[in-house]
Amino acid sequence: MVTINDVSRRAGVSRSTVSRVIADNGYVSEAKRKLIEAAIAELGYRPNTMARGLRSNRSNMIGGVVVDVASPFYAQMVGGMQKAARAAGKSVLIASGYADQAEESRAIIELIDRSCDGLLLYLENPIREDVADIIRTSRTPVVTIGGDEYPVARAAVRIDNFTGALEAMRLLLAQGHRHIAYLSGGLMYRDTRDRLRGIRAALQEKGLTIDDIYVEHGDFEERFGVAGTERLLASGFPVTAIFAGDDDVAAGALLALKSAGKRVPEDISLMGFDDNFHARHLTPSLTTVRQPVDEAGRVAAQLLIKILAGQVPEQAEITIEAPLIRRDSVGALVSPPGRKEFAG
Amino acid sequence: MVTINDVSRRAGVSRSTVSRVIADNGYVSEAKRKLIEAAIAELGYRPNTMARGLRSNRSNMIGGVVVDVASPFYAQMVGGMQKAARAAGKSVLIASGYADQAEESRAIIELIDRSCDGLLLYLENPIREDVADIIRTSRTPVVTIGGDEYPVARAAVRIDNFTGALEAMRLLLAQGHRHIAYLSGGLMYRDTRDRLRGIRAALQEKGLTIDDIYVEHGDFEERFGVAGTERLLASGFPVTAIFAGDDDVAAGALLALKSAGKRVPEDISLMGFDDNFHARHLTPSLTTVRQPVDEAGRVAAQLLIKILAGQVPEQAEITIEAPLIRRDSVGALVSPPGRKEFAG
DNA sequence: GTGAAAGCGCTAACAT
DNA sequence: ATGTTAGCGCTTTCAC
Repeated sequence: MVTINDVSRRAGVSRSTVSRVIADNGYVSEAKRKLIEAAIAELGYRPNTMARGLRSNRSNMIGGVVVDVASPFYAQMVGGMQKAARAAGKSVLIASGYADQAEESRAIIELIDRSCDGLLLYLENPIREDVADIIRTSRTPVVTIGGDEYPVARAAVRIDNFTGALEAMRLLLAQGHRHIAYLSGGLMYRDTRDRLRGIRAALQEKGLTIDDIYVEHGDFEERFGVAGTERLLASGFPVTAIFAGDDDVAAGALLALKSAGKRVPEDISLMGFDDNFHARHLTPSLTTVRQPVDEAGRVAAQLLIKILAGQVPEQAEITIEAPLIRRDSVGALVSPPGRKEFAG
Repeated sequence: MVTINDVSRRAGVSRSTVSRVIADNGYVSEAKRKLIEAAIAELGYRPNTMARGLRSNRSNMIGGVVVDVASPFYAQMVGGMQKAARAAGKSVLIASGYADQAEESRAIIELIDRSCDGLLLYLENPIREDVADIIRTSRTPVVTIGGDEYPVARAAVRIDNFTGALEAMRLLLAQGHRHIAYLSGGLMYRDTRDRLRGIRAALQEKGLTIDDIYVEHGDFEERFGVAGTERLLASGFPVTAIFAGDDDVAAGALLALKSAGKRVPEDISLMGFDDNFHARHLTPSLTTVRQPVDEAGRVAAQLLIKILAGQVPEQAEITIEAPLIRRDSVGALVSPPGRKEFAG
């Protein structure tokens, strides 16, 4: 292994000078710099990150916690983080928190112990107090994505779930739907609560309340879409539009609707959330709300990088729009002849 | 920051003894172990990974290179790696190679420089000779996934693209299709070449050759599926079945077929490859070949972990089956009355 | 502008 | 079974 000593000998200078050239700080004469750079190239020297990190207490590594890298949603987010990090010459170390507080705590501590310079956190649970202490003690800057106001965060990036759900619900209402079912995610998620606020706001504009629609809480899984829709159809509620918790749930709902012989959107309209890859490929293509997750990851990483560089971001809270994507699964309500529209 | 010195003082022993307890090697009396563990707990001591890594030249970190973490396909693979790594108390540092040799080289070098104990490589290009040298010099064990025989690899995991494509093609042929189009990936990919071999083998069983079918090479993108299918339909080739390079290409092909007014599978059958999430949700649901990528990632990581533990895996080459998943997009060829089946 | 010296926190020979 | 010792490769005062 070639070390800084080899380079300094080869170039006929001290290690300190070589170090200055590598870190590109401090004064070095042009002549010596050339000499050193030549020696580095000839020897193929690459600094030892461990030694460097031990001494300087910096790793050039950013830590990221997401729910699960294996899921397309978070994978995109990680992709955004990586892009921004790489542009700044940093790497991203990813740990999955699996929406479990103990796992999330473990993930955070692991990243700190690996000397990550800063943390990007997408959590599903509040930060445990002992973990918050570790973050504070290590003075690791944290940027949260989509999270509640963690006391430890220096900045936060959010996707505007409220407005996204508001617009989605407005569309359903504008299309004449009044018997709407919301197959919601769990209330423990901030996203769910934000979306419910948006739904309520849209309902209020029409003089309605949340009690005027059908709401069931489940998880963000396709099978909940199937089961929830089956229960909904069995309930007797004269549903004309289903708002699914996300596109996976919508895919499940669509499956259940088809096997029940319901046409979408002629009999029942369907709204998703996320705009996954498959949203465009469902038949009919899914009207949904796009969550620009990769952008969220990128913006969060950029914020963190700024903070790491000692700058104070002019905006510590950034909200990213979640635009409504109109496709074919939502249609206008047409009263079939003889049907009593507002009965039931 | 609490160091090993603090622990040793608190427990009234030397640093070495503390170190032995942490690493769980060497002899330590039960009494002192208890004392030391108590001190560790009281002080909340967590070893400094940098110092540890510098000294021991091990990081407990596995490096993984995939084409792009942001894509669902590789995200699943990374998920598999993480699962296996975590079970062994290791972390995974991921770098994307973007199917570009320079990027792949950069990724590998970065992971080595970050002192990864071993590497999991899914590459799209041969390893550059200078990079192979770096791998050898650093003596970093490498396990490849889906790769050509890299000279540096200690073990390799592959998905059986040959048999997968063979079975897929057999199905199309068994259903009576003879005018088949293959919207292939590029020949620079090993996967593509393996699949073509499978296709040839299936054709040969029927006394046919690759020249009897329509082949176009493109990339694994939806838009290639659209454009390739449009060209195919315009070509006058009396196609009855399309075998798409992967499910994304199939999704594009389906779009193009629908806008051309073709019914699937009544007019034209469609076969995919990968079994992405959306394969089930296309209409009709896509008959395809499943690539168990998460399993590939997991198995590769397990192999590497074994090698890192000094064991020699009984099998240095593991092939994972790629089973045919029969759904609704492939149907039997029915000669329309008066149609000359084998003309054209 | 450059070099000498000290030491980051830990492990692993070696000695006892 | 435990302690002593000597660094791992690098950065960073501090002199000059």
